[in-house]
Amino acid sequence: MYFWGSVTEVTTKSRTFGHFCVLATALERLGDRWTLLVVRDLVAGPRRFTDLSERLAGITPKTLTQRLRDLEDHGLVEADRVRGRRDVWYRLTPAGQDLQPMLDELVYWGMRHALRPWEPGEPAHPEHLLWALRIMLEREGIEIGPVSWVVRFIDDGTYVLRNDDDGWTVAPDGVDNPDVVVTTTRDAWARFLTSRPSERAVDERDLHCSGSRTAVNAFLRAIAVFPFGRTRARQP
Amino acid sequence: MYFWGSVTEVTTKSRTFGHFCVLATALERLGDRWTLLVVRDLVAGPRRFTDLSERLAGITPKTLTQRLRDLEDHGLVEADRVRGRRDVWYRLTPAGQDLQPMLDELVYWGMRHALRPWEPGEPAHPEHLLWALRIMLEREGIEIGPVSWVVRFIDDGTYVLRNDDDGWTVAPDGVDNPDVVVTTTRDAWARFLTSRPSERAVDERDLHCSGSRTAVNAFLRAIAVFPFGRTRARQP
DNA sequence: CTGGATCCATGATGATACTG
DNA sequence: CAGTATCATCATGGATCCAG
Repeated sequence: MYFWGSVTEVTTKSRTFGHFCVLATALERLGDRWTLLVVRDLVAGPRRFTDLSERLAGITPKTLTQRLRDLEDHGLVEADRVRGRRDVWYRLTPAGQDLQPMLDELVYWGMRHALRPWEPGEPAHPEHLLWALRIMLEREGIEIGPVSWVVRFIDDGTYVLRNDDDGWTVAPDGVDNPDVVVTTTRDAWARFLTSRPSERAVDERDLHCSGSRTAVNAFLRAIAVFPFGRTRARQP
Repeated sequence: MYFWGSVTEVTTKSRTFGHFCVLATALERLGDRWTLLVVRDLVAGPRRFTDLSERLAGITPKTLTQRLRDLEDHGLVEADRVRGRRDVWYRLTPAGQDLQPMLDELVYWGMRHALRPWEPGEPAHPEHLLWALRIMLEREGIEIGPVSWVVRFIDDGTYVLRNDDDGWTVAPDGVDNPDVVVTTTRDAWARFLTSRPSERAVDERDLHCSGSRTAVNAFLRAIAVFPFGRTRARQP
């Protein structure tokens, strides 16, 4: 007798496609609702259960637990449980990190074919928007020499978007003498990025850019790669 | 019966994540069960409903209809309906075709982290296996000059795997003077590819390779990139 | 407070049969 | 060939509760 999964055997019983096809098998492990979004939020680094809960707005704790257990069972996620410490840190294994190229492709596809306008009140996490922005800068071949832009969120952390020999990268905080500093809120940043590039002002409600005029203009020209969000027409 | 919406309105109501994140939006359109497998089977070219039913073994007609309608609504699939002709041909739009790089990455990930042994009786469609093989040849940088290998399935069609200036490609049939011709069945081909490379014989049950000894050896060396399928251990 | 577990409701999917 | 119709089941969401 062989028990796979925890005591709650029912919850770990995932449905299979029954095809001998590696794509089908991959989707059996990744295709459940929320699963790839959990990976998305672990790509940037280890997170606690509540960190994930906040980024995965709308997920129920039950479902988050299930997804983390499934990912652990399949060797994509490891949990760091330290005796005597309350919090559990979840992190991707190397197999989990290997999903990043696929997720990058999916983000790139989405930016071209699944972008929609931001709706006020809709959770817009800086990490998610900066990921998309980085992909577009990378894929559209924007090369403007060594540059670093800091985006400081009043209601969240600080991130730096940098272009250097490694291409475009997003990291938390920590850079000296950035070329541009944007101070804003999550919502204002979302509104800013999803407005028409020609209408993006460097000083609007809850958003301010500082830096030399040249640097700020270079910033605005570059982020024009973030396309104006249109809704796809649906056929009735 | 029609009230203020068509009957299909219910089926197109997809659940959303409610995040302003392009990855979440992309998954709202692609993340339903079977959806990406439908795309998989349309990437190689237009297919009829029953063609898809056969490749998507286990899908119910109702679900296949739903998925095709959803994909049509989102502009990834177009249906070719000709008056007076019974059959409907489904094909990817450009937006649908743009999914191929992402699917290639997912196949590559799966070959490294989600491969499992073939189980006798499990449907193994040539197109799916040849896709995976092509990806591995490509990603592992196998370069052996202009070469073409034909794989002829007694219980299916004939495919040619070719390496030339465009890299590795898979196409149906149609090549003169192939370097190797493999004649086999779906099941034998699956068994062959998932056995240890060192144990692959050029003349086993339901599988025969013809061609010069040199060419056949080059073939065998190259397809060693298809790794022996192991099962991932699961933590009890 | 974090990190879950439990109960119930419901919508999505599956099985099977049937039809224009 | 290309789907519908009907019924059953399972995964997920919402709300609530609980232990360290």
